[in-house]
Amino acid sequence: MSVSKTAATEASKTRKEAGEGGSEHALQMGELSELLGYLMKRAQLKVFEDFLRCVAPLQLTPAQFSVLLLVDRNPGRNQTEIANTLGILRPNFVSMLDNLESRDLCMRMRSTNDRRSHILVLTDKGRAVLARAKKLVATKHEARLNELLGPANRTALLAMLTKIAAEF
Amino acid sequence: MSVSKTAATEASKTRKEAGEGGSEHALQMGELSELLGYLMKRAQLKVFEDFLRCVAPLQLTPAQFSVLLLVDRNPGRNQTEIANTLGILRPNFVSMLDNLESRDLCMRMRSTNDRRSHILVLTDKGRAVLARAKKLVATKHEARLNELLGPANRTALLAMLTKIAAEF
DNA sequence: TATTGTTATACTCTATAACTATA
DNA sequence: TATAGTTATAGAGTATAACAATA
Repeated sequence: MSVSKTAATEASKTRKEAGEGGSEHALQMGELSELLGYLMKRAQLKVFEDFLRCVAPLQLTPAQFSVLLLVDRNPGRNQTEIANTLGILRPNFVSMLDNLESRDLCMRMRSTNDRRSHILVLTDKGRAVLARAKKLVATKHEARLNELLGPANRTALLAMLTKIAAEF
Repeated sequence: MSVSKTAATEASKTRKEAGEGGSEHALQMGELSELLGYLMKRAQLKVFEDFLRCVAPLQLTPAQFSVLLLVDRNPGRNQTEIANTLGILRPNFVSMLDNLESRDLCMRMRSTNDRRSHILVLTDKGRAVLARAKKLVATKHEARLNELLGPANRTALLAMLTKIAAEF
């Protein structure tokens, strides 16, 4: 297995290369800069990071925010319905709800029709927190994205992501 | 897993609601359908799923593919440099390399300059597998995305994701 | 003293099987 | 029997501290 050995015999120069970690200049990304999956993953991590920063005062993760939003918009639905819609597996949804319920943001109520089901509802505090979260997301998080991309591009991006999420 | 297709299922009274889980019609997504982070996460999962399917014959994950690509494109680099460029923490990179090395795709070589460093190189088999992977990605994975979005939209999407990943 | 690769560890996410109580 | 919520559990992915060898 002959290994093509190209130089790389440069020694370390300046310490601390702008935080990128190594010793030399930036590496070649090659086909990686055209790989949609790779770029989407990196971009998604950045977006979630910013979301967490913006909503930090309310201590809500993106997943928790999506649960509150969906429960609020869909009264009378049970755990399975909410979880499935968000792509969360039912077993994993239990501890999520335990958390939200322990913080008095959400409540499980036994359905009168089907006593196996738990109907989900937001508490008053849950609705208040959701309202504040929505405002933070709109004015800080989405606003920053809007500033970076511009409204037209942002709309186009949303449309493409929606298409991929739904049809790919 | 994610939610199954939302296809235009009209008559939704048959048991088993097309995998959507619940009993009634689809839930209201509300502001979620405008939340970029949520859509990006859902889209990213779909894209990675498809990547895994397309490259399944080679048993490569997106992360492993990115490592092979970067090592091939950047001869003479050490573990820290490759890991940092990909956003992988050095401790977590160790088992990844153990895996690739055990499959004879990649090799660690002690640097002669700095005997602390491991220079990374692909084996002949590693280069062959990478070449086959690139072909599968281009002809199956990216081709399918191209078909869904169209070349112009795909290019625009790449540009926006790159911008978010770099500047957001 | 600082850095590279490594170990150990922990915490989150995700995924599957199986239990309970209802239906 | 089938379903809703739950438990237990296992596996990835990700994060930090600390150690040995080397600089």
